[in-house]
Amino acid sequence: MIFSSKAEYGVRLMIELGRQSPEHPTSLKAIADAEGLPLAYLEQVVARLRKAGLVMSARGAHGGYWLARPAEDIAMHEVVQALEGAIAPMECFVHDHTQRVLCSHEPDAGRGCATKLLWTRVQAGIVRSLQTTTLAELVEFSHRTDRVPDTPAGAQAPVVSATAVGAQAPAA
Amino acid sequence: MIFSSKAEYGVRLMIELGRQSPEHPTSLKAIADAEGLPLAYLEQVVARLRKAGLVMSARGAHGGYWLARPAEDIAMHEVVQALEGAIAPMECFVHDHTQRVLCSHEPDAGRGCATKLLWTRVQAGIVRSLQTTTLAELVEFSHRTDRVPDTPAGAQAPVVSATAVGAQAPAA
DNA sequence: GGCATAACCAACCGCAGTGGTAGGATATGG
DNA sequence: CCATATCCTACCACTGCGGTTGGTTATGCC
Repeated sequence: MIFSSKAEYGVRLMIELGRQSPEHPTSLKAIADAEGLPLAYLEQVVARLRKAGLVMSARGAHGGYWLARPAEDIAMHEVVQALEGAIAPMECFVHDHTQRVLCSHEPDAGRGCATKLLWTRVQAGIVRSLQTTTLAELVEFSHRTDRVPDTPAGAQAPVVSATAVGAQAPAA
Repeated sequence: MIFSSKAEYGVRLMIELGRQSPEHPTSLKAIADAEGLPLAYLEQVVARLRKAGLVMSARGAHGGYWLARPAEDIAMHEVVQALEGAIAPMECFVHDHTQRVLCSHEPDAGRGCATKLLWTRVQAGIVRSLQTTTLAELVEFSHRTDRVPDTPAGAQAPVVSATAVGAQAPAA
């Protein structure tokens, strides 16, 4: 598995916050009940999102969390990176401060390892897919799926499903 | 980290086999010495490649391993899948026999989880990058890097590096 | 003020997988 | 017969993951 459940829970949490209006904060307990997730564990997850500046919080009674920015301006790359750390396909991939991706073994500049070429392509594929998906898309998708329980299979999901789910599941 | 060292070692092993002519088999010990990897662990790695039909073997003295097919016909997706198992971004992704990708939780067909949309895109990005890279490309890349130790930085790596390394490191 | 609510924080813990080792059995060429 | 080398099974230390426990602090409401 590529991502841990921290990413799964955190993304669901962000979607849940995106479904709420940012006027009144949403408590973690409400999200935990809605998604069936352990509250104490969600605290650790949301702490990462808060430290990354993706959500804001208010303490005390009627406190809770809300999105720091509109969902349209949040790329899922930021969310996943906050939850999982740097997206690196392999141990030897380290990021320096210039955002370049290096390979730590074979420190001599002569013979660079050829695997780097492969892992770099994989990483680029992941990052591209995460950067071109916004939180707003997922929120809209969740609205659509819980609004239409029976699937007309033709009139529904015109843009999102055609480029995403359809790419992997040709005949759903 | 997305892939374990099994993938790293296995890919290096495949590249090493691609550099040799398939006439005489290459022993694991020679590969272990060339790459600085533990021999006993390489045995477990190569066993997966053999069971996947990617390499063939001969026992006894002067035995060893060679590619079952020319490197041009081996997509890295097969190699990585043999080494790491099914490429799934998240625990809940299970493949049935029709190659479709499903989500195991929320078994009621009504409210499908919106995270599925994201993970499906990520998986598609990974699979695409792995399927469009052949072993022959990596072998050629390794030939180029150990032949040209000093990098002219402009005349070199015209096609491969432009689409792969250049996508992640804009100003290398 | 007091109490319920709810964010925040820091340990702790069982479990599974990773990375590797140990020791052998089997096959083959010289 | 022996060196080489594949093949196979079991074992093991360590790490990270998923989750729990038990608090402390801050805030709204009666």
